Amino acid sequence: MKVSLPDGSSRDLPDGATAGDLAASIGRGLAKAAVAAVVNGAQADLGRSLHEGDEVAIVTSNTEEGRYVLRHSTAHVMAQAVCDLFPGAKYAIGPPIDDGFYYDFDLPDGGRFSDDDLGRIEVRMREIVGEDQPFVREELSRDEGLARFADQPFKVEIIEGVDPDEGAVGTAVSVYRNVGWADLCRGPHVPSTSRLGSFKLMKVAGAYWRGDEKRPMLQRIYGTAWESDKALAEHLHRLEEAERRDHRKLGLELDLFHFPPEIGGGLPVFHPKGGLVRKLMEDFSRDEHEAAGYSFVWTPHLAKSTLFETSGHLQWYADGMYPPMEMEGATYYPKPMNCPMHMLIYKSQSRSYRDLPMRLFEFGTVYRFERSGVLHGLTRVRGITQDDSHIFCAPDQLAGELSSLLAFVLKILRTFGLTEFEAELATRPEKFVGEPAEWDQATEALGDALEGAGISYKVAEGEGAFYAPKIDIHVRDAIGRRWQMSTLQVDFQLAPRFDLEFVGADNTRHRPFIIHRALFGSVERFFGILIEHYAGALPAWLAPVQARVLPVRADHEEYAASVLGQLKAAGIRADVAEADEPLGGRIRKAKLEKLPYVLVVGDSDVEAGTVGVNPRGGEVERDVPVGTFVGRLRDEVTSRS
RNA sequence: GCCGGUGUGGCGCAGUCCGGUAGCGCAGGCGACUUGUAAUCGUCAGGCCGUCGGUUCGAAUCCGACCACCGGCUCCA
Repeated sequence: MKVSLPDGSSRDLPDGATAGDLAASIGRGLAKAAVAAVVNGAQADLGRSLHEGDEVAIVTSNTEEGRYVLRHSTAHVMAQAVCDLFPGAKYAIGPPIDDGFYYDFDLPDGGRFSDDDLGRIEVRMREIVGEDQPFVREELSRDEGLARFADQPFKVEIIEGVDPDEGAVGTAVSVYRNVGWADLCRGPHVPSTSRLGSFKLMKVAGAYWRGDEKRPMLQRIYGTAWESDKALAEHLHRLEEAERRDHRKLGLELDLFHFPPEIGGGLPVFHPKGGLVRKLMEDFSRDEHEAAGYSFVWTPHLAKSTLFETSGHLQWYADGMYPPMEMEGATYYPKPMNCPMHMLIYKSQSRSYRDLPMRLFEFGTVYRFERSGVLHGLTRVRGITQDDSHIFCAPDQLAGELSSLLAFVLKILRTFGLTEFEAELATRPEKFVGEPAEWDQATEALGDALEGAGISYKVAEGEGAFYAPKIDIHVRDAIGRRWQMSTLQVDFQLAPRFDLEFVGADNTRHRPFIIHRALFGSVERFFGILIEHYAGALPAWLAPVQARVLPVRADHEEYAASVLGQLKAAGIRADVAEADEPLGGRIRKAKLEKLPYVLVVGDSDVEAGTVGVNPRGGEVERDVPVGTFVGRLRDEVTSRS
């Protein structure tokens, strides 16, 4: 028989050959790396028999698809090991995920896994791997499946729910069997447990069955699995790197901010250095907004309940709001968003088409009641300063506003060293407000803006908020992590709710379109992400201290002071570390503080009016004239490089 | 909010299982050293052991509640 390959070529195979045979016929390397196949567009085991005319692609272990197969199979082995070690354990689901896998269990008598158990389970897993147990696929009828898993309530529920992702399709279910253990599973799996091995169990956590907090809490074990020990080691190294960059740790070490328990969870205070960085970020943002035609506004932190009734927040967002305060017969709430207040500014006068587009901007601090378990450093807080803007425009201005807005957003993010973007265009969900024609216009305008900006994006059908389509911009940081950052939303709801209008050139009243947009998202969160992106080593324009002058001996201190004076006169943030401890120690401290420049001054410098420049991450350069250094650093700061 | 873990000077940790009035390193003060590119030496001071309550002759240690943090789940108009 003949089968065709992804490169368009075809290959002759004996009748009855499997996908694994095909891989072997192509080459030993491929056979070794193969973990599964895609036959006519559907994933299949390597043991699957092929037929005349099949289109076959071999899935190798060093691809995302291949790793998912490995991880899925490793999850099975883990569940098998748990069932061996914890008789009576009920197993729920165990899918592959980014970087690894997990499996959820219900242990007898409400048992819990301890960290020591992870080691025992891992040992048993390695035994199973060593036993080279084949993964055998079986197809059962629904009734056979129910009988087979009669003592596994979660599996019974999956079969009854006919969830194709979990191996139950229509009236048939598929099962993968190892020696003495079987799981309901769609597959595919590796041919045998011996193909696994580069894995590690990471942590145990609670997880609700079906992700539903009203259902039982199961015990989840997370693991990671890779195609080779090398890839596993690299992954573990990436985790260490992420830990090294953790903004919560760096925030303390660099004296930027902290979370006083006396204030409460999710409510940070910024220290002088952190406050300075924050000011630099905000000043930059303000300057850019001013240049881009925004008007600055300021709104209070509290408002009467009636405002949030008008805006709809009490109807839709009450769970995220802080509880009300009763004052002089009225009920006040801390604001969870700035938009209602901005609507009132628009509404304070009658507006003409000549006023549009009207772009209101503020750093507005809002308060959101985040459940205690979700707080996470600066990236998830309860007091959020949004760089918030609402743009009011005529319908025919929407497309132009969106595309210039998108360019503006990208320009600002790039300045912070974020250069990899991925956007999502979220379109109309099933439940929505407004007219389909408006949705189509706005969605098209958003799509055009994305096309114009030339960034890659995907369409998330039906993922929009009920009131508007939106663009979410994700960035990749220096170690490749993806963060959701800016959001651009077109809102159809607020203008009618607040009865906003403008008088058009035709002298009749029209509804404006409103674009909501946050660029940093939240200043606090952006700050945290930046710290991690730069691993605390902020570029010179953002560094709280840009340069430190170190006199070699005490008798150089007078000269050091004059250098400091010159730096300060040039607007450079600098200080001096006097010679009361050895130079090496002072350099070490400056390096730990991640200062961009250390300037050492000794005899030759006093004589020649120079400094020794020790840049962060670079080579020492001696005998640099002070003026030359100042010029270079000023250029670096001005260009924000 | 739920599951599991943690909470000891500014920071990082030991002591907790087997109750008997707290220890180390860094940082800080003081003194000496006067140093050319990642840790100079000595000395001093600093903690009612997250909070509140309970058991006990006696609690950092055992029990309970609460608070905060960490890892997840959930949520993310």
